[in-house]
Amino acid sequence: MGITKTDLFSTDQNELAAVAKVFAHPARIAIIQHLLKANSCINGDLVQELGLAQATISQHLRELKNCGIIQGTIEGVSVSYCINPIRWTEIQNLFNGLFDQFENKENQCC
Amino acid sequence: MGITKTDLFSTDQNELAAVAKVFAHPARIAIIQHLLKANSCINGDLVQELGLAQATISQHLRELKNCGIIQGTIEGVSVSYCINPIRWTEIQNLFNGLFDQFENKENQCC
DNA sequence: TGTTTATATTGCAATATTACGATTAATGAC
DNA sequence: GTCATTAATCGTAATATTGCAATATAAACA
Repeated sequence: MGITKTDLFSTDQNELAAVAKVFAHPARIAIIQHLLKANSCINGDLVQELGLAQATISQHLRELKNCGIIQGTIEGVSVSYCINPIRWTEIQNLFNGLFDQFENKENQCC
Repeated sequence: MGITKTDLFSTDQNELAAVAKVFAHPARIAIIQHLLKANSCINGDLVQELGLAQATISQHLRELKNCGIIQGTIEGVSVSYCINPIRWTEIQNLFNGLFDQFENKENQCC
């Protein structure tokens, strides 16, 4: 079908999956990594850097923005994007909340 | 097009994106969380627990297994799945490697 | 051997994602 | 005002994902 049965799952499960989906494309990882290095950048920088079309970069930026990972401010004729620190920490905690649930209970399973 | 231009990106970027994709579905999050609680389970347990068809659960389990997050051992007529501790830590480090790159350089951007 | 039980695989329909050309909108320079 | 620059949006084609019924496979046991 191609449609996810979100109603079967908890809000937390859907939220974590939605955030993971944003990370689930190398272009978006590359954009994030570029922002981590450069602090901020504009669409045109990323077109140069990644080698994807302007429309495609714009689309990826929108998804990152929708999720709240990045924010953009209009600066003259261009838009300056950067990482949203509050949301970044929030997402980090979301993943760590999952990762930390695992304790190595040796040989309890396969 | 629907096809990701993986050749434009580094191995690390593609690897992280691929792992994130596995987390990018609530059913797979739910399976992981169930395994964190129960230590191990079989396909049939998850069909009961999640309310998805057996074939669908099997498909999600395969993706989790392909990524290495879980492993399955044949136990009589059924297959017992559990989390792969080594891969788990590896993936945790993969994400933390990204998250830790961010330091709050206040007011340097938007 | 045949039957039961549990899971994997196949095939398919519905929907989502990715990518980009073309167009639109909005700002700054003149 | 016009023109250039930058980014967002629209439309569309190609591919991927999700979900399940049907079928295949494989182990345990009578």
